[in-house]
Amino acid sequence: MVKNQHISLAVDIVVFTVMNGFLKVLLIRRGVEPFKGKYALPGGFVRDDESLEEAALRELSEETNVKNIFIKKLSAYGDVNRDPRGRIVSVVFIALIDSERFKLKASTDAMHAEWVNINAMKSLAFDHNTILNDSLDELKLDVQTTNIAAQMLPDKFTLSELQKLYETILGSELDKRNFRKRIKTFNILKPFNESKMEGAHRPAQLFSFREKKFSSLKDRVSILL
Amino acid sequence: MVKNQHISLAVDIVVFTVMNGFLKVLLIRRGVEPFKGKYALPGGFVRDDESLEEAALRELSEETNVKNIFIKKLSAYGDVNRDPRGRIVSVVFIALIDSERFKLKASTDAMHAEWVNINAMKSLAFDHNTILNDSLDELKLDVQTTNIAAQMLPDKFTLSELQKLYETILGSELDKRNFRKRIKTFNILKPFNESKMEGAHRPAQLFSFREKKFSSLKDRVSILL
DNA sequence: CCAAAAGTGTTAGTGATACACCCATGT
DNA sequence: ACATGGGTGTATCACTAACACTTTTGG
Repeated sequence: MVKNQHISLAVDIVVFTVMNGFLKVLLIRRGVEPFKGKYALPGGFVRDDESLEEAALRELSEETNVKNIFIKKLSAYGDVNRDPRGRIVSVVFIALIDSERFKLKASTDAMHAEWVNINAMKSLAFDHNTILNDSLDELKLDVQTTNIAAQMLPDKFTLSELQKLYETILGSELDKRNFRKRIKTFNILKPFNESKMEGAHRPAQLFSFREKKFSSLKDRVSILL
Repeated sequence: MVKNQHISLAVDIVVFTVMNGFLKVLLIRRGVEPFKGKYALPGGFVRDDESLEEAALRELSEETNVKNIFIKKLSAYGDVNRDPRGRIVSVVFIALIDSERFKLKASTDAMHAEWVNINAMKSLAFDHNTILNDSLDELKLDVQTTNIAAQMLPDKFTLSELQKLYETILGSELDKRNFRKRIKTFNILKPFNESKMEGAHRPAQLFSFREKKFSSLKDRVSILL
């Protein structure tokens, strides 16, 4: 079956989180050439006996000890010279995580995984800037058309926390009343009688997503028709 | 760079066209095992020195002699057992073509390329039913959010032809006056003074897309916000 | 009683939908 | 003159966008 092909297959994962009101991506600082010292997306080679999803989760776990998170396949990148070491085609996954749920161990591994602010993005190794830009577009689209935001929040959260998440990802401010109205019309949240008391102000009601599983908000996306 | 990997990389192409009011896909009838006799998407192995896009266009040209068409990368499919011959990961492209621009040579090649009606779809080889369904979803989304329809029409066309194309792809009827209004507001068409005379009725004005190049209709897709 | 975030409705404007008749041509 | 598809406008409805004050708590 191998037909004299000399192409290696890898996966790369773009892990997004929101921390302290900033959208961040998980990057690895490269310790070896090529691109030594530069930041790169976590990733690695796919094994013969694992699916692409399994490879993505395994690499993430190995390189950053981030586990059990939501991933979504994005696309494949295969320009001939995207990697100076040889012909490597990479399948890219987007991953989302609640930053509270997982704290990076400071410097457990030599890989130096770090959360990097999306607005302060440097030049990355390989074609990872392209991949990151594409992923960010996809994230912004998904957050508006699916319940993907559920993956970045704890089980229970307040409407203000949800709104803040949307604002951070989209990079724009939203009207509080209109936001709540629209969320209500989609009926994707389940209210609790509990409140979150925090700080010197009125406590906020807690909600959770009815479906934590990734799903579209509407059947029909209609811009033109 | 090869790290003992035994994964082969292929491309598959889902070519859509609209003929006689039906949405069709270009399929190959398999002449060899596995899945001998079944329909499959055109595709093949990527060469070491060509990009994924180049591989897709080359395979299409070799297997179906369809050339110079629009392709768009969709995703990658990599389940471990998707191909009984071994571990093969496939990058999938969607392609669109104006059926008038290209007539399949009846049986030039042994591959038997055929246009198959999307509504009469049989069970395909490999995981090609899954791929086809995903592609169809993507096509329906794209036709509503981008100018992708330009790829399936001749340079000049009438508004009725355009509307028919949308109706065929979306599988639903559209209101003539509302359709024209909306198309106008997007300002994506360039009118000509020429008319198309055909049949015993009033001639129709001809239009073309201002941008034939693939582009989004709106910056902001907002369903939720 | 002050500060701080939670919570809540109305109005105006814009875009979507529904709908029916006249026009230009070939036969 | 008739059959065929081309071309056009209006009224209603639904959704979006803009906007400000009261409530509940902790300090």
